[in-house]
Amino acid sequence: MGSKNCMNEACRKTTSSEWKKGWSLKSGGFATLCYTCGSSYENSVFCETFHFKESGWRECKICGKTVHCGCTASKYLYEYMDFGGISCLSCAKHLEIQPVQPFMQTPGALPIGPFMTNGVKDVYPIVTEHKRNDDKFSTERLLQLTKAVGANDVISKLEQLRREESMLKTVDTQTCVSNLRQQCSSSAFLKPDISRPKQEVKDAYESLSQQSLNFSLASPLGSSSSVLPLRGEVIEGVEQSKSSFQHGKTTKQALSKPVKHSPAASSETNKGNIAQKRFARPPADGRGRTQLLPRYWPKITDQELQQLSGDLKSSIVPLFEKILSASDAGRIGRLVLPKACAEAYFPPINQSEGIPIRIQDIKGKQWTFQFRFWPNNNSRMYVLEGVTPCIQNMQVQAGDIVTFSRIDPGGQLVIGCRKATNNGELLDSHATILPNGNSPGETTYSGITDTLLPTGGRTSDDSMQQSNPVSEKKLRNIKNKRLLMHNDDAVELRITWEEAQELLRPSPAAKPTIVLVEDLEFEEFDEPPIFGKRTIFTSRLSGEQEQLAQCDICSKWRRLPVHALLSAKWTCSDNIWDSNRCSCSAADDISPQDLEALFTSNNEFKKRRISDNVSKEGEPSGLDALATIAVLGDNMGDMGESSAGATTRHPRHRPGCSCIVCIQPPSGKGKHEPTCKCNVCSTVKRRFKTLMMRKKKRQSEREAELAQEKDKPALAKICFEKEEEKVAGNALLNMNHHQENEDGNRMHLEEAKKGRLDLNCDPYREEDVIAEEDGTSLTTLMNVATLPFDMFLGKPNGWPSLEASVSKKEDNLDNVAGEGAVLPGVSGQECNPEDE
DNA sequence: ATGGTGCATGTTTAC
DNA sequence: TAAACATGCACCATG
Repeated sequence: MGSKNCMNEACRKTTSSEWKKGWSLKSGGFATLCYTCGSSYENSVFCETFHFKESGWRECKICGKTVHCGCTASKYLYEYMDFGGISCLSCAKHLEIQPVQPFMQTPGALPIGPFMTNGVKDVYPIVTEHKRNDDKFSTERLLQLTKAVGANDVISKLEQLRREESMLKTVDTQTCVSNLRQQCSSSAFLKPDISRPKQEVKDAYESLSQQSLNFSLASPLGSSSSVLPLRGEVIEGVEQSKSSFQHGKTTKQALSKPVKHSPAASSETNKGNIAQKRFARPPADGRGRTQLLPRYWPKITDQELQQLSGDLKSSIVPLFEKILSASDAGRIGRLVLPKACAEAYFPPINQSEGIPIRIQDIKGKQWTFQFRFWPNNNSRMYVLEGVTPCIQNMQVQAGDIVTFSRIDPGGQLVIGCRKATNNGELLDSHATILPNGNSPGETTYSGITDTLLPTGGRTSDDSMQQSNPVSEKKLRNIKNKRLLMHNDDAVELRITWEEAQELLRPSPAAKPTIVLVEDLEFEEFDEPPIFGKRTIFTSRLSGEQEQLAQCDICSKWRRLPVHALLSAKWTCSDNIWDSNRCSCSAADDISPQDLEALFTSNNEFKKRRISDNVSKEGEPSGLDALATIAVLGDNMGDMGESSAGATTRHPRHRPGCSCIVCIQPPSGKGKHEPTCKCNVCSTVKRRFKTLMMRKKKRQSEREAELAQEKDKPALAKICFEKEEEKVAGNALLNMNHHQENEDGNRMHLEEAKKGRLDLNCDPYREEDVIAEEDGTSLTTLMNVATLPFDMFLGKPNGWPSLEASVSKKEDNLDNVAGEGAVLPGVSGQECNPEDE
């Protein structure tokens, strides 16, 4: 409507905030009230707009009639009854209000906006958009309005204006109106078209309504899909109207979001007007009904309403509806009621414990819930308790919609439901025709209807997977981050850092430094690694290790050597290891049966791991997961052995621990053979060799330096030794208070080299070292060698240069003989036995 | 250990 | 920015 002047000459207030659209009418329209002077502009059929006064008085703003219940209760103690009656909630006295003459315009009030009138007793289509949308009109919409009004002299001007404007560009209302008024007199614009009969005007609006819908369907960027209500009609697509106005605010916004239009309307269009439109109905009368947010307005179709009324053999008054949140539909059995709805349609309660309330479902079954509230920030939070059986009975879940209606007379509350769909109500721009001819989002009012989906089933999670911004936005309410993180399926999104280790690949831009260790070439990178393609490790019956990778183009699986490192984007053409399988046209390397078995095994493994983690109080599995994956890979050929993935990590170690113990493949069952060439083992071995090489190099350099120092004064030599001791001391401090001396560490390393230390031994604890005298471990060498790997584990962001890191740790390594040297701040926090 | 209850708190939305 | 809302969580009862 835009900011508008009050037609009262004595007022003429223009600030839109001074206007209140607070008087919702039974007919579905609203009366607008100027808060400054009190003038009302309404489209009421019956007079039922009452102005509250203190002390229980109500005053009809139209007829001026005042009523009083006889008590001195506050203004909030009234409840609207149907058709003009009110009852005092305090004394229950029922007062009848006689309606004034229908079609009687408020005395002294003038219509607002581009109305069409047909004399005093005619209809007044009013603009009911939300305040925030008031200040923008598109030229297109103004044109439609004008066409509906039949102001032909304005239409041509508007069309010209529209041509002049860029397509779909929106203009400020005042600018537009100003333009219009420059081109034609405002009196002409508002001039009643007496020549057109009322029915014709109504038809024009209905036609406009359809045109608007078609327009929005045809033009995804269309800015006009609003439908202005006729008096006595329900307001169609309030949200839609709202949305279109929001879109109309800026082109950018319109571009970024698909235009929202009624899904039912879409379905209707698609189905040739078979289905009813699903639109938001203004709330039924009740306390505070004018405060109900449109999202709670019932969106039942006339057809559904008829059917429901027929089934229940009663007159049904839709009250409100709500999209079930996760907690609403959860096992806790508490359904949070919108505050305004609870206060409008449920009995008033003064005590927090509330009252039992009987609600029947659409099949007539009676349910008893506890209607109560919790104090919340000086307010109330209303809940229905004990809804779980009912929710389950209706087979609804988070994302679905529960509806509340009322049977009149009697006031019996009725609970119903409507299923959310993949592409239904929440997915306006992708409305589909369902096999049963129902529109998406059928309300289960009849007790027999339900949403039929081509896939035969759906969950709200399915809805989540729709990449539709509208549905995503709506579903944000019910699927927030917390819920996602606890969703089993979403666990797949929670790629843990240890899983990520599988994916580490050298940066393509990074040039490795080739070093030779025992005649073997090793690559060292200055750049941090990148993530590569995820693969599955398995072994053939022959025992040969291999990995499976899926082509990003054809999705076929290819067998690759176990050492193959793939970039994140990998296709068959990158299969340099098999010339017969380097094309997408080549057949799958693995049969569907084998693949299924593989995935089954892999999923079971994941489930076990998740379960294992949960059972350990959410404890991340550390690199043992990586090792376990490798173990699993080893056993993939033998499904019966896949359970070897379970580890026996030392209980001392904390969640996230990446210490020398925790990162190891398990000892005992499932441990890797010395000849194992799996990813983990090969990486660990490589790292170890690199370290040993560097250590030897450093040692020889120092020996050389010492040799040079021989000839220097003894004092200098002492100073050097002192300095070296200091470095060693610092290194030990960095080992998280581990107090092993240098000799001890060296000894430990020697033991490790001999393969005599158990993985579950903390090399820094004397008792463990002693206890492990008899222990054997084939992977002790790996233990020693995992230092640089730890750097990645502990530093997911801003990884240090590996080269630099190795150098930085060099002194430490020298002093502690490379044992379990871990980054300060990583192991120190996560695995400090002394903290326990 | 498990589940229910009531409140607190973080997030979203309307104004 | 405040209200509304969704949900986490401490506390308690029960088995």
